[in-house]
Amino acid sequence: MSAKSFMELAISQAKNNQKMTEKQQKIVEVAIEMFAEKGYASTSTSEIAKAAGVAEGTIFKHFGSKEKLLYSVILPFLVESVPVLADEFIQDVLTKPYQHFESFLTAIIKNRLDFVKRNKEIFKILVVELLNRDDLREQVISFFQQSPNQLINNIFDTFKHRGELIDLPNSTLIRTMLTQIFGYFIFRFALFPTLDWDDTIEVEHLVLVILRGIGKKE
Amino acid sequence: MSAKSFMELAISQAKNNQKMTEKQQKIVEVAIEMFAEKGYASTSTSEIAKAAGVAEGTIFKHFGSKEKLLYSVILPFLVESVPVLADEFIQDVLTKPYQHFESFLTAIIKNRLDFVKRNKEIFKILVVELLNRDDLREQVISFFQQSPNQLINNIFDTFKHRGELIDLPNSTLIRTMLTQIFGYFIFRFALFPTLDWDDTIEVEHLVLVILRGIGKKE
Amino acid sequence: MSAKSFMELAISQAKNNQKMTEKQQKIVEVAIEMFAEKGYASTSTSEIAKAAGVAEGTIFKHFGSKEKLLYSVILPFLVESVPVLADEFIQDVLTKPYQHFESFLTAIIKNRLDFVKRNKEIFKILVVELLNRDDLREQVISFFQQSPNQLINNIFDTFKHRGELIDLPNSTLIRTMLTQIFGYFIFRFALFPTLDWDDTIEVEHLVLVILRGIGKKE
Amino acid sequence: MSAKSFMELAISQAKNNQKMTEKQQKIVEVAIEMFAEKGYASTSTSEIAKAAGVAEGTIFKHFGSKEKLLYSVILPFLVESVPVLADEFIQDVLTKPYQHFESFLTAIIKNRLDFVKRNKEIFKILVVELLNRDDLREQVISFFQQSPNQLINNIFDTFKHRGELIDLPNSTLIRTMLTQIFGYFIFRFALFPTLDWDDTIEVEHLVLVILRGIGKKE
DNA sequence: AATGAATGAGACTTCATTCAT
DNA sequence: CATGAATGAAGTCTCATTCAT
Repeated sequence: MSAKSFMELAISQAKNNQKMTEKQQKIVEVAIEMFAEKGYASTSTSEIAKAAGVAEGTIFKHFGSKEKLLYSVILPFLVESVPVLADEFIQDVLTKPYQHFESFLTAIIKNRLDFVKRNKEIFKILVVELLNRDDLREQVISFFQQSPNQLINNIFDTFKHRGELIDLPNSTLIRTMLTQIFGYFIFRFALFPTLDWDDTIEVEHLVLVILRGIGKKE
Repeated sequence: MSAKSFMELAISQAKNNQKMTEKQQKIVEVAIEMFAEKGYASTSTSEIAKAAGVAEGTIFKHFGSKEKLLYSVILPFLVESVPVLADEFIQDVLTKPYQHFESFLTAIIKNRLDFVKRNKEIFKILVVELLNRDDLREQVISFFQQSPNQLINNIFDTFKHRGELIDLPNSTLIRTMLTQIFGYFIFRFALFPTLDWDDTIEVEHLVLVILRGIGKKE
Repeated sequence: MSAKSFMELAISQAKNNQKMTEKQQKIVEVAIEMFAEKGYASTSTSEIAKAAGVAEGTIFKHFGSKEKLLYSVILPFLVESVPVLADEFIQDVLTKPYQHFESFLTAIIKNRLDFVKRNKEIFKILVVELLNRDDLREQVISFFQQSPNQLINNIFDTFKHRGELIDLPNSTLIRTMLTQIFGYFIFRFALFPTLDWDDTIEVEHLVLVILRGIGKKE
Repeated sequence: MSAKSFMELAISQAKNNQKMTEKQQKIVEVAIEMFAEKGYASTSTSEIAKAAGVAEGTIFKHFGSKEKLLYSVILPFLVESVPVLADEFIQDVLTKPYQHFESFLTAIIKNRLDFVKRNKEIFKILVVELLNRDDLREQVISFFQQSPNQLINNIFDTFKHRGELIDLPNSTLIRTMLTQIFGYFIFRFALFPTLDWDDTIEVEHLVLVILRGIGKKE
């Protein structure tokens, strides 16, 4: 498992995705719920089977192993967590000169906040597994470092030219941004999902904080 | 386990702490290492026994159960993670009028950064267990909300009087602070401990970010 | 299964034999290969299905059960392993007085060597199953003791009359012969098929050895 | 398993052998019985546990895996099946000029016949596993080719010098001998152990047969 | 205090087989 | 004729825990 790259797995998953039986979908659904609640390691396949109303063998017929079931849950989320950057909106930013970095940042954060909010459980599962699996962690790091390179670099270069970002390597800028955003997400969605949070305020905070960190005062 | 409050457990642990034999200490040491690396649920007591060079039974003689061993690891960390607020330094802040909130914040962050740095592994274990155990999460929340109430409230009130903090309930202020700090710690120490981080810069960033969020512009 | 006699099964198999579709033949082919390589018990029907390029259900549609598939492999071999004695050649021996037992023996051994050589895999499967299945073993014993009785008895009586065989019960003579021949076959084909063997020499040896054992010095 | 050489495994087994609990011995005992009766692959560890009167876990505590239990059964047999050649008897043959190859052969065959007779079950298990496991087969071949080289070569050279053996490479002579002996053993002990066999006659036959094959007529 | 043999529940997984399509 | 989703019993193995020594 650890040897294969993400995308290979994600692609082979994708193929199955289309053919997913009703039962298969139910299994994934239940797995997400239970993995999120008690953790992958503490959830047994027999529990999942029971809760999904299928025979235990069915899980293995379709997913091969418990671990592959985990990846069937995690990978689509991971893949979907990035490509959105290719959105029309982002293309806008690059072409319309009056768009400020702040708007861009706000949009990104709102968008990703919404995404994670809709996938709270998987996000939590991912965080725990990132903590426990060296190989997954490394693959995710290199995945995020490589995949959107071209596009993201363009965007950051653009804003640097416009004098809205301080002059540090893009990689540094990005890491600072991600630290803030994901640190916040983890705290909010994974650790303390039951506390009340006011999205408007939270987004505003995050934006300010990041702007202050890597933005240039005009 | 979930029924007992933290402090009861912590106290009963403390008693044992003093009597810890060499083997006991080795067990705790090894447990920290392995829990941090693969997670509590995926670490077996037999592995721990082997790595610690003791018989399987020895672990249970001393700690009673695997779960109690976990708490023997977590609780001292949790307890130690707060009381430092009673430091002489903090007393200083309250009495010396020229101390700014910024210095206070910087000091706190440096101090806690140092503490977590020295206890990376336990911190990681705690985070995972917080994610997986509802009861632990709730107890920690109420533990942090109650325990230092008196002292912390005084501090925040003081700075509010001095006009350095915006006029929001202390609980809100504290949560904003903690979100930033812990979100950052988790990202840095638990998720991506192998990346390079520059402490001076990071602390500065954190301070700015928080000041901007809850500080008052003079 | 164990209750039915060989011949009943063999006959019912024979019927199917003629109707065998392409897929059925592929299944049998693959089954022979895999049973021979890893043993019947360690080969799963799903492996066979995959290797044969058919659906799992197809195997059961045609053969009913895994065990019946095994017998579909073994029985034709067993049946074919004897009747050859009804050959024209053997008829010759009985009628032509100048034929010596040595020629007869050489012919038989060459013939069976050739047969087993062409069916190495099935022979190996049969040996293993004889080792593991009491009922099969007993049925084979009685099958070989009964089936060609008439014919074989005639042959041995003939050679006894000609003074070429020592005066022991036919059953003893036959067993001595079979022990040598099959003992050799098992060693050569089942156990160490990768070693090099020189057929001419090996046959000569076997003949000498058996002649010495049950032949009469003129 | 397949990577490690025999002797390494045999030695590590030997260590355990000395410390064998009563329960461990019972497990091995029962395993031999059941493996011999139904085959390794068709015997479940739960059956063994039940028949041995132990918990299933106990088997794995002591033997690690079902396969290692198999090797705990097979290896001592394999090792013991050779070294006997270092016997006083054999030393005798080499030093006493009046000892004929025939006596030597008779002694060897009697000795090994006795050995296999006393270990019928394990012999049968070994034969089946040799048939099903490529790696075991290869290791056994090289084990028998290497281990007693020195001694055996001396013996055969001695008899060649005395003019009692035909002038072929020792390896050829040995293989011819082994084929006869083991071919016979397999037929007798593994395949048809219920038939009646007269040891005196059988040994005599085997000796004659082999003498005829590789002995020199004076 | 420490051991390690023993346990049995339960984990993940495989298997032969069935059946609706 | 052929498929492949679904099954649930059974298989191997792991685990936390106990207890006699």
